[in-house]
Amino acid sequence: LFVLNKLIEMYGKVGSLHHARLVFDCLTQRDFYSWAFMLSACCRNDRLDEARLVFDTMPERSLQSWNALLAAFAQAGHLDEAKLLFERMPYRDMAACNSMVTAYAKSGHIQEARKIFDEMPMRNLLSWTALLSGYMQSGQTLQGEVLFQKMPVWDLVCWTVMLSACDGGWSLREAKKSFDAFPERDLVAWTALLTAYARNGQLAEAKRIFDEMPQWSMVSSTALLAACVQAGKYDEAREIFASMPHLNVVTVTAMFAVYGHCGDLESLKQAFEAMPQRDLVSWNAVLAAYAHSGYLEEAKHTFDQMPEHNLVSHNTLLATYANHGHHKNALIAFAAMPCRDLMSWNAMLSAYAQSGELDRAVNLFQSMPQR
RNA sequence: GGUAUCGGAAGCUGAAC
Repeated sequence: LFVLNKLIEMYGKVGSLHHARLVFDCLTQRDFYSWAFMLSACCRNDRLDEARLVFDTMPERSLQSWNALLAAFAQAGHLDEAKLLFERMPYRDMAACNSMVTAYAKSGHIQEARKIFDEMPMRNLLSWTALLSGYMQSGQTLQGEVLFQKMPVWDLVCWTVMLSACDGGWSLREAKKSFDAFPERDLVAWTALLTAYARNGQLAEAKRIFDEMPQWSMVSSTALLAACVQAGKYDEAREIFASMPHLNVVTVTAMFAVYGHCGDLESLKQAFEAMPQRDLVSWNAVLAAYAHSGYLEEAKHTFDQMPEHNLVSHNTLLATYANHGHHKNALIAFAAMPCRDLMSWNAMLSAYAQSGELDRAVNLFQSMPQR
């Protein structure tokens, strides 16, 4: 049983949940560790529904079982479920609180995250970093900076958090210096540095970082590809794409922008059809690709085909009509939105402006919640 | 049963004026 449990653990760790499940189902007897490793396997592979099922079926649960499920909810941004679980926990240790900080931070509820953080009896570096990440990712970089200064110690991870949110505030030169000062630098940090240069318009530097990295992964290659895309080097992007041995959703999605900008509808369609899995971001990217190449009907068709929409989907469609001066369609899209941000309002304004409907533009402007 | 549980990296919308 010990060996079989280890097998479940191993399969879970390498990402073949299916095999873990197979072994688990074959067991005639299961002990605490069989269940624990199975739960962990589901959590690691983002199978939350399955994890929940395992958790509910387990004959006994330790604090770590609670924490594992809680962490999975937190990382996926399922705030409500995380909250519920947290409240029902028999004990809450530091790891549980850290996960809760993450859960709030990931869903943009920084105040709540801060509250948990402040009320913790003890904190470790992970608590600080979780909150820091919340500030930085939600764009409250000043607050983040303050927190960063207050931290008792810094490590590579919190440095990466700062770097990946920096757009100019943190000087890249300084960042690189401290990067070089770290004795051990992992792939995550290398990739973050690459992306930071790319965001800053320094493609050459980004490439140099890529060459300097001790090893590559699909993520780092995709980061390089994205760097080329954002610099408008579409041919180079194609080359990198062609040379990649394996692809995933993110990589293919990054290429949609290339096809869109080149007006290469054939490749776009083909790549999209061939995708084994699609998520909301990839749907949005196709939509945007059609929009950029001026295929309004295709864009609308894509929008209607999508299994779900978010703010980005709506904004993309709206901007498509706006940029082509179709203020009537734009208004329909605008009215259909469940929620709007500043970008949506601006797009609608520009739709009116482009079609010379100044009265309507002024009216709209005056009804804006915030200008 | 000695890392079973907590923090960080890649892809989608505001082109230019």
